[in-house]
Amino acid sequence: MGGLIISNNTAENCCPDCTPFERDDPENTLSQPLDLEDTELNNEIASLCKALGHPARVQILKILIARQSCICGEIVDVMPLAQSTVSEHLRILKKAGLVQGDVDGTRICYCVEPRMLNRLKTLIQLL
Amino acid sequence: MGGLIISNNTAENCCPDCTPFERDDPENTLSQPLDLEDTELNNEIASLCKALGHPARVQILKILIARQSCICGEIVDVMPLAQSTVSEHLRILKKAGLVQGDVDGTRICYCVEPRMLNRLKTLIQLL
DNA sequence: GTAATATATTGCCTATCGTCGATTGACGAT
DNA sequence: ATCGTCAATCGACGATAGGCAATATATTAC
Repeated sequence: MGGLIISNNTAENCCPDCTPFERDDPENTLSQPLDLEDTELNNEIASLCKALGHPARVQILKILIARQSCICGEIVDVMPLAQSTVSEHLRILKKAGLVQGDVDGTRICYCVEPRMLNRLKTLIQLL
Repeated sequence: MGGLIISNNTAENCCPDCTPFERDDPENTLSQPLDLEDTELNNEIASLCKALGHPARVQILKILIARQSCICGEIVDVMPLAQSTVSEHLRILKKAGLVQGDVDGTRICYCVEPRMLNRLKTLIQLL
């Protein structure tokens, strides 16, 4: 671990920009009604992040990114999880729009959905 | 948006780079043992994403980013959630390292932890 | 001291997640 | 038609998440 200082500061010096807050200050941006558009964005971010909120799904996504595309069975082979579990993770990634699956005879070819991945990158970057 | 074709394709044309896969090909990168370092990275990504996997927490984080710092009560006031629920979401954000809370008398001043936020941005960007 | 205020914690409930084995359904090969 | 193979779905389970009201804790004010 590096020299990361965790906390133990009092509020006065935790963040220099910390401006004292007046609860009924009309200028207080917090008391403005919530922006609906913003709420939708938050839902979108949360939905994408939730899909990546499990190490197995991060790994699956990375595999698909590295290989451009991948037959489901290949993923199952390399993951320490049952086939049904991998299938469920793939379903979740697909539901989030991060992954696409195309039938190829008896197999299913999974690919990353680059637009959604870029969308995620953009949304996180804008935080 | 550009002319990206979404799906409904068969595997042959879903992704041009899709190379046929030989299960016992020794060159197959998938059959390499998993990189431990990679596993840790995946866990880190998943942990951070999981923390942002709920709209309320995304919103709280945005509030903290916008205000630089924020007394807990201000967040409670603006969120349509009970105080105890907000407190729990703050605990989760703190556990993920995205947020820091400093005591200020009877109040708690919450701030974003910019380093962890940047870490998240970097990790997502590198996907 | 007591009262008031701001947060955290607890207890409880319901809903969702993660995992698996077993089953089903679809397809190709024989 | 039947047999493998591949992947999705089902059913079950324990574990975790999300919500709230009520309570506990800590600090300030009096």
